[in-house]
Amino acid sequence: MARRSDHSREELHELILSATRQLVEREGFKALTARRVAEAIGYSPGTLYNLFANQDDLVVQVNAQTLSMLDQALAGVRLSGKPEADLLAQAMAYLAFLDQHPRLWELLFEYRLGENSPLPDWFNARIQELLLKVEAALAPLFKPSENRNRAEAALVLWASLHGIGSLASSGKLDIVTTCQPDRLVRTLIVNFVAGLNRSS
Amino acid sequence: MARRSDHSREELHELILSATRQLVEREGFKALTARRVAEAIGYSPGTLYNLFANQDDLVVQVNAQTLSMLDQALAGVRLSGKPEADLLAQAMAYLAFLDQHPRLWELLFEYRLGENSPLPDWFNARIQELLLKVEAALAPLFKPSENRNRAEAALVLWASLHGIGSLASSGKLDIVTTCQPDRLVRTLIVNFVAGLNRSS
DNA sequence: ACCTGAACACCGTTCAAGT
DNA sequence: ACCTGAACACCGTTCAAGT
Repeated sequence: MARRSDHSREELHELILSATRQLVEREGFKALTARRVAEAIGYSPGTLYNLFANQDDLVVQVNAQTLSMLDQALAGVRLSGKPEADLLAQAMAYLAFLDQHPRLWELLFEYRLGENSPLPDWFNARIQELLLKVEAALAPLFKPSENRNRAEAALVLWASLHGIGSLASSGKLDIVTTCQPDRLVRTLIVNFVAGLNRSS
Repeated sequence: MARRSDHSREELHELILSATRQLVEREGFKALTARRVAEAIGYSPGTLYNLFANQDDLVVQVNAQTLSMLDQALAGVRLSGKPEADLLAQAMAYLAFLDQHPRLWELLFEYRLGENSPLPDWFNARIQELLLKVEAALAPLFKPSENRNRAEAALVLWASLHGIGSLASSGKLDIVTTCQPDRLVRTLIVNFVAGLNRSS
């Protein structure tokens, strides 16, 4: 009916993103709905489609912000040069983030995009940046010529950490209530690093 | 309108389960819909609700069958008593299963049940059975008194394997196309087992 | 007793029509 | 130019009414 222009295009963009983030943080991504986001900001559902291609696009853009938050959490870990200690510190920062923002973590890693919404390239690039931080912690264990192996080790740790987080957050690991994720992560890192040490 | 009784209650139950499985295997769980399952078997949507509490219940029962298939795949691995070789064989069986039934694996581990559909106890018990197989392969590395540590190590491996599978299947690991899941799993197991060896 | 199919309360997304 | 809101084509789930 109207041009309201209560907000500039940029303001509206940010308004939608933050309403989406709040909705997900409060109720999980199953409650995420274009209509509910529109209601939260006082616009009609159609308005979202002026600024975002579709719901997947909206999710990806929220996830980009979450990725930045996770990156900052890891950037807060100062490396000592002792791989085991540094990797443990990074892993604990990761788990702390998961604990503080479980719903955003789920939106980032468990929300399935549709077939027609492949992850944009910059998204993979951002994950690569995170992996570089893990590689930096691993560096003392590898000769410079072994950067291939170092990258592989970082990927293994990243994926394993992801698996522990994923099973814990989906409740599919509650069988063993005695095992805190922290303990599992410690067991993983201590033994994996020891294995790497042996071969060098 | 009618009692058709084209099928007994048991037949209908199985009919619905297998139609669901086929739909998921062909199109992934995003295409799973009560109406499409009903259409596939030639009944009305309401009929599903005579046999299943809701869609989550249907999914859980399909997942139970998938869990059995996965269990059989792992049961096919004969243990030699050499932990590294046995764990590698189990992991490869797991990855082969994932490769053969990627959509069923996703339904099992990535489909999110609603808040009101907690995993039934027997489901967790079934996962425990799978973990026991991993523990059996790990057994030579632990004293009998260390069964706690053995269980923890099995859980870590299980979760890590899950993480690699999860990132691979969601396309969030395609960054490193050169790294096959097999390679990552091998790196994980070789180093983790070496680490366990060192401490014993 | 069993199954239907219409109904209810929702979805994502589009787009002609308003200001 | 911008936003609306009705419309389209779907959902899961229920339940009175039929056979």
